[in-house]
Amino acid sequence: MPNYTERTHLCGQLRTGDIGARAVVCGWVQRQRDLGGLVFIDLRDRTGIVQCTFDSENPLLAAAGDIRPEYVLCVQGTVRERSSKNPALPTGDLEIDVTGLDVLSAAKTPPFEIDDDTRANELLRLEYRYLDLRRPQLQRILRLRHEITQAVRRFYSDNGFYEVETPILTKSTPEGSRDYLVPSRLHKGKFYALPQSPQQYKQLLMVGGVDRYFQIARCLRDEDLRADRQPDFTQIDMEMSFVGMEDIMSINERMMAYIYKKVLDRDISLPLPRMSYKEAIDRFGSDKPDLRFGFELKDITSAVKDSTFKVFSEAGAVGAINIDGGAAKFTRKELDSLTEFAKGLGVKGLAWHKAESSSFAKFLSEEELAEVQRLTAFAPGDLLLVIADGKQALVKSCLGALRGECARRLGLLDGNTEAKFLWITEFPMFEYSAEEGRLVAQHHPFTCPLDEDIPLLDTDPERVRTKAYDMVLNGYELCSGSIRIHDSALQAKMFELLNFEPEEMRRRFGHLLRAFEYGVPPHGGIGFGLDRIVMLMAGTENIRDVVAFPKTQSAVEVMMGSPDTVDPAQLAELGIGLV
RNA sequence: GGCCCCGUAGUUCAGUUGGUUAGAACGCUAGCCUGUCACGCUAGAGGUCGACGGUUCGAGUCCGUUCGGGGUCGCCA
Repeated sequence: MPNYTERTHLCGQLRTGDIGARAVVCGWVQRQRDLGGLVFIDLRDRTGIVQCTFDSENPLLAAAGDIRPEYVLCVQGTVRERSSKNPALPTGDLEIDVTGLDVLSAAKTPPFEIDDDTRANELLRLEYRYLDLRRPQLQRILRLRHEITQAVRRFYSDNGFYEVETPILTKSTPEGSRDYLVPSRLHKGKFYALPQSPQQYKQLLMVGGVDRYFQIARCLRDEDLRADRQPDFTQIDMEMSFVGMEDIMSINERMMAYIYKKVLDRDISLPLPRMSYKEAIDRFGSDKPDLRFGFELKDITSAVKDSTFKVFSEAGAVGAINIDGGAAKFTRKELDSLTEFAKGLGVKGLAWHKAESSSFAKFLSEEELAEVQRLTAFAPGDLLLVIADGKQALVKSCLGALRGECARRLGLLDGNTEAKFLWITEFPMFEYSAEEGRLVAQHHPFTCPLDEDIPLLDTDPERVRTKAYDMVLNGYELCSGSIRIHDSALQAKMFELLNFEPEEMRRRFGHLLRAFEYGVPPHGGIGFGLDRIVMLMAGTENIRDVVAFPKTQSAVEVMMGSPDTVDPAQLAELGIGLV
């Protein structure tokens, strides 16, 4: 029998209580220190590091001298107390006095050092992801992710939900993101689509009487990437029948509190605060506000509408945020940089005001300036940032982005582990798409309108609000859900308002509409972005840190090298020719 | 598709106004070393300055194009 099958301990878990015990440990060489007549090897596995020592009279001393970093070893020996301890290590009071050494696998010198202090470029680490994964930080995150998914499964299961898998090969649907397509060999010229989400299947499960469903579901969207967006990502997806908004919000905020308690041992107080979409936009310029800091938006249009300063008076919408206490931090140079930041968001410029200097005070009357300062609760030491534009929505979104940027530059977010959860509710049903020249669903076309707004469908559809809800944490949208329409007349009206051709509608959604004709329970659900949850719980700002094998911003997986060309024979078999 | 930032030994970086043979640290190789833990000491190897083109007597440095990476807007129901 090989020694490694008789492993007795994990490297990082040895403690002084194990002193005197025989130990067989396996792992990778973190570092080898050859002092001549004495050799130390730090052996690492996923639990940590233990020092293995070869004394001067040890017959294995010469062999130990040949060991290089990242060799895979099986070390046998006796746990003993160290003569000089290392308080920086959990195993620092002990070492293994080695009596047996097997090199299970030699290793080339890695292209970068396997260490959390590594400053190696991320692209290089992605090419050798299997080496990067050996780092304690990524090991910790993979474990955290595992614990979160286990807690999610436990929670829903305990609450009567069935875990059901839905197909990966499915059908392309319009509205929504670009699909990844998969050609069919058996049906040449036809394509499957990979699911953007299990949305329609989970609604069909409700028609199928499943009542309560959840799934840790892979979702795929062929869209551009971001720091918090991968083309394939994981959603905690759930749906339930015979419930209203309150039921779904309640069970899901309890789920979130459960995993925070279970995984991080942190208490989230329930119920979570709520805010309407309109209030979030008006006060924070975002439908996913970060409530860890203030700097709320103030509308100062009325204060400057009669001003001789045309930039303000002719803009149509003028808004401000008060960065309280920010005057000193934001020097002229910083303000120029903030102006560039704002221009990047589509506005023409950024006006600012401090007690001691101002980009616009000289253009306003004393009364106008006083009114601006009153509306923004301005005090000496504060910094006002002002945006004027013809588009009210742009003024708000730009100020919303600025308040986040200022908080970041002021260091308000550094090491800030506060968890500011809230629900955003009362989303508008439609928004006008200038590009398409028609109304489009803001959420998706199955979202149920608020009962009191249904009459507005005929008169003023843009004012219709929905039974949709997003959970937001520290500026990130964690989930999005809604009560679905279960009335076929209402659903037909919705498609009509969205200007769907009846024929196209039948072709794309016919299966769902037909199912709904055979008895559909009132139902609703939600989908959480698992990757974002792990990101936030792990305290990182990059989704690539929480995915085992992530893709770069151009959607390339550099280790395997996907996407890649395929054999012409494979294409021929699929009946596909490349243009 | 737009905008911004980055690209120099294996790795992380420095490189002055465009000027001699492109440097440092870590890593690597060899030798020495009995309590290290970022071990130490000595010596050594290691470069298509992302690529292509241009300006110039001369380009890592200036200009253009392009490739790759990152951030962001559009996009992501």
